[in-house]
Amino acid sequence: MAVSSSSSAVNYLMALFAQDSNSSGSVSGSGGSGAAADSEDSQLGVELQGGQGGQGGNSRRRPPRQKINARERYRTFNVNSAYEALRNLIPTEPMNRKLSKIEIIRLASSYITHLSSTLETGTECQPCLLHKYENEGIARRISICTFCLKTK
DNA sequence: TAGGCCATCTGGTCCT
DNA sequence: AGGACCAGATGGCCTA
Repeated sequence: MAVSSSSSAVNYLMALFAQDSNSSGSVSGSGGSGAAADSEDSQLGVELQGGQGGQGGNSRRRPPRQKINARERYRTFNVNSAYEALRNLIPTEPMNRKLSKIEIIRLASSYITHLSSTLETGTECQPCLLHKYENEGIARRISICTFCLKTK
């Protein structure tokens, strides 16, 4: 399962490793912010390996933090790529409206339900509403489908 | 200014 | 052993 563009992902990873090897400071341009232990990053990776015997006599050698952090950043990058791909499948007004991650998940779920109702009822005119009437009767409270309300 | 959202770091756990 | 995944902590940015 390749992410949208594997070459850009590879470039991103390369950039991350390059940055990490140069300095362990803040990385990205956007929200990035070295968290609490940012300044200790490189030292933790190296010095703890020496075996200060952390809590409870933990003598396990730790891998260098920089490498682990870079992998985690790359993993987050992949997750965000998936969010972006999913977001591109959701129709909004305007089309390029900014959606938060939670909005992407909720709208995608709602859109799938809407498409499913469209298939089952065979109509694009408020299929979710029609679907509920057919299957559950009027007694149940009817929720409004965002995509049913969208005028064509 | 408070709250929402996000990126990043970190340690723990599970898997190969 | 090393990597993937996850959740918690932290701090920055943005908007109402």
